[in-house]
Amino acid sequence: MKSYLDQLNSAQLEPTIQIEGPMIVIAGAGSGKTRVLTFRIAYMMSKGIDPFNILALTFTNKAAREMKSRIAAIVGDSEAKNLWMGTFHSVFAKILRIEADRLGYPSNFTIYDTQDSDRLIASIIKEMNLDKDIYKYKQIRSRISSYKNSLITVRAYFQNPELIEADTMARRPRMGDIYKAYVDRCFKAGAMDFDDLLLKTNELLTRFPDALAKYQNRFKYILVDEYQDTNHSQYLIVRALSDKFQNICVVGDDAQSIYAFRGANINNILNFQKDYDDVKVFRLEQNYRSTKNIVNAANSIIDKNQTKLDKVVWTANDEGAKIKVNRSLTDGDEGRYVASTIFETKMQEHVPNSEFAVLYRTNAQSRAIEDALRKRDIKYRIYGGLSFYQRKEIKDVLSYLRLVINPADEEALKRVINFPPRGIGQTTVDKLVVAANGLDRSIFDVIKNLDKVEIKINSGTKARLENFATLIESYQVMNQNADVFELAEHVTKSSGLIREFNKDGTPEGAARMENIEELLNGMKDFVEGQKEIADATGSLAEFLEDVALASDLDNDKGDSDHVALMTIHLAKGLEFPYVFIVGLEEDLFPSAMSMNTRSELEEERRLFYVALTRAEKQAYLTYALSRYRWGKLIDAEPSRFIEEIDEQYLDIVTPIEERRYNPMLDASIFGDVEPNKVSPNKIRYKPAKQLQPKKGTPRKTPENFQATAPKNLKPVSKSSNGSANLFDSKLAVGNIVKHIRFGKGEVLKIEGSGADTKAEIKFETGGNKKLLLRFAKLEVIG
DNA sequence: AATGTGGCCTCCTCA
DNA sequence: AGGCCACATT
Repeated sequence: MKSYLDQLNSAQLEPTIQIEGPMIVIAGAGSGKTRVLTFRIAYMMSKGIDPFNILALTFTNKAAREMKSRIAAIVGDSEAKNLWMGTFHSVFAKILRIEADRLGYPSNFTIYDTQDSDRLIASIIKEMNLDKDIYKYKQIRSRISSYKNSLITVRAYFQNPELIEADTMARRPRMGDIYKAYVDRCFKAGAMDFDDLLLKTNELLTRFPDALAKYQNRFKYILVDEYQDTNHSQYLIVRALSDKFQNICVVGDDAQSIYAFRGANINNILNFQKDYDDVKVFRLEQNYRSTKNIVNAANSIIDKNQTKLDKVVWTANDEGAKIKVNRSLTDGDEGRYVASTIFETKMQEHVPNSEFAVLYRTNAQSRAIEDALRKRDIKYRIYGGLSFYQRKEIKDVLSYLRLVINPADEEALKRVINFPPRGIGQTTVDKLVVAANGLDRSIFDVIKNLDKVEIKINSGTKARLENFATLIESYQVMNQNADVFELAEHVTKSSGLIREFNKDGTPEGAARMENIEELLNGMKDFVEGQKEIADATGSLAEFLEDVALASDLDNDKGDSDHVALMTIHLAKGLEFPYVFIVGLEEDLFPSAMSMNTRSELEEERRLFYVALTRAEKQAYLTYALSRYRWGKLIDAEPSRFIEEIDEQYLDIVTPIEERRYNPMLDASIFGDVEPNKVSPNKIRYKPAKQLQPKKGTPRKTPENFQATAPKNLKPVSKSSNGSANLFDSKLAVGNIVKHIRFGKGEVLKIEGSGADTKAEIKFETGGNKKLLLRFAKLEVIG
């Protein structure tokens, strides 16, 4: 029985066997906090605490699942099943369904995702005839989200002159009205957004003392993981629930607080000791994950932050290899560097793909990495980004199913009422929305009562609307007997979705069909899996809730060997032997939007700290000198974070990529110019997109390619000063230009026109070089 | 009301 | 570069 506790060091053991009272565990990266949490719960149960009385809030559902199975391995399956374990959102969604009627909600309420919220806000702005350039729906949504996370309800908003003043100053005086309309429409649709799940829980606990007492008594012991990332709303829930018994254990690392953008408040962890009496403080400072080099390098970064708790992470592990820093010319080269390094490491070390992760700041960066990995035939998986459940075709199927559970769901209805097209156009939908708003009813209600409603719709449309309602109702009937898979399969066929996606035979349509198939397979798994869980019903409602609250990570079955590609945010809590952190450039990482204040920059730095501490054996930092952003190649500078690392931990790699001759990017050279001493014969050429090989000639040198003019090529202007208009940028004699490889140069002469324009440019590094401008990435800098 | 096309905006991070 | 929306056409 005691054996599992022997696996802990003394610093880990102390918090593990401390059960009563408020306590905080400040756990450095890789210090074994998951182990402490799981063992602590197992220990509590071995001491006779009923698992029904334990609530453990984790950051992802995957983490909850893993912890649960580890606990089950110690205490047995049947006991572990009774634990309440999950994310804030999923745990409180369950409670809200039980208590929904107190708040005036149906227990089958829909959960709106960000996309649903965006669409609703956009349509409200349109209905209110507001300027969409001032009232940008994404900004509005994030305002509303931060109100909700600070527990500022619509009523509180209108009672707060400062908020109204702030929004008025931001040229958005109608902000409050939009907020009200949004909340009303969600309520009427029987829908809660992500923030509502927390806000409404707070409402439940404050408005209904008996509900508060019920859950306080139920959750006598509360554990919160990743406490540094809780927002105010979550903080209040934890406080309220733990108020009676004060058995609250929070675990976190202030150095890994990276969710300020969604309201996370680092002060929650910094001030924990002030919130409760006699708080016991534990520190886990020994890192078991990474080499000395990585741990020390990470420490040297986080040292630059002012706001932090006192803590020194150290490790007894080996010195390890230095962190490799690589410079590339472009994001494409960066990808190729990553791919070839993975390839070579696999060859030399005989390690599987799953030991590698590529981490980036923004999802858009995955493209270049993906392309390079695919060319090398290295299996990879992208986590996050446009997640599976957000894809159009998947959301279409799910929208039909959402209507089955909750026909009032406005966003689901608007999505599929005319998709596939069934003759119900925008005008009709607009009329329905107006009528529904006027009557304070749902749109579905209005459709069901067209005769009793004042609405101008012709008889043909009327019939089509009624058919749609009947279709949904037929699904509702079927749902009473069929399982999720059977129903969904029927829906995709009878709604015409499958026909719609199959009809044009395009690759996109085929890809959508594949996704739908994958969704159906997932449903089959769900139905099978649910049979084994005692209190699960396998119902459609349950499936939809899982889907709404599942992160991309949660869906990883870990059954294939692939390189992981994800944002750093998503990588929190994970570890990999080999980690690439790519795109270490100013304005990208740190993000251009997060450099205005010290606290924003410190959060970026924490993010970098999180990224680096994911690595066990080897970390790679890469940056590119120029990168495609918004379709344009722009210059980049190395991130300040690279300089912030103590040099003794770094190994600056010679950038061989830079010498590679790449016709995709370079100008074609003619005449006797030698590109950077590299003999073209030794270089493999690939035809660029816009280059067609001449008939009958081998693909060898740039001269052998005949160009077809790019589609977007603008005609050369015939101005007297000899300026040329190419690739949207004006080039004139006398200009100082910058070339990606040859550096700065002065334009001496321009001749020819259109696709045949040639320019003579004198570069600083060499003599005169004649360039065929069509393929040159030139930037005018003076 | 469906279909086709050009312009515009965006790509910060997540449950 | 790609997705979405507004506008034009049938």
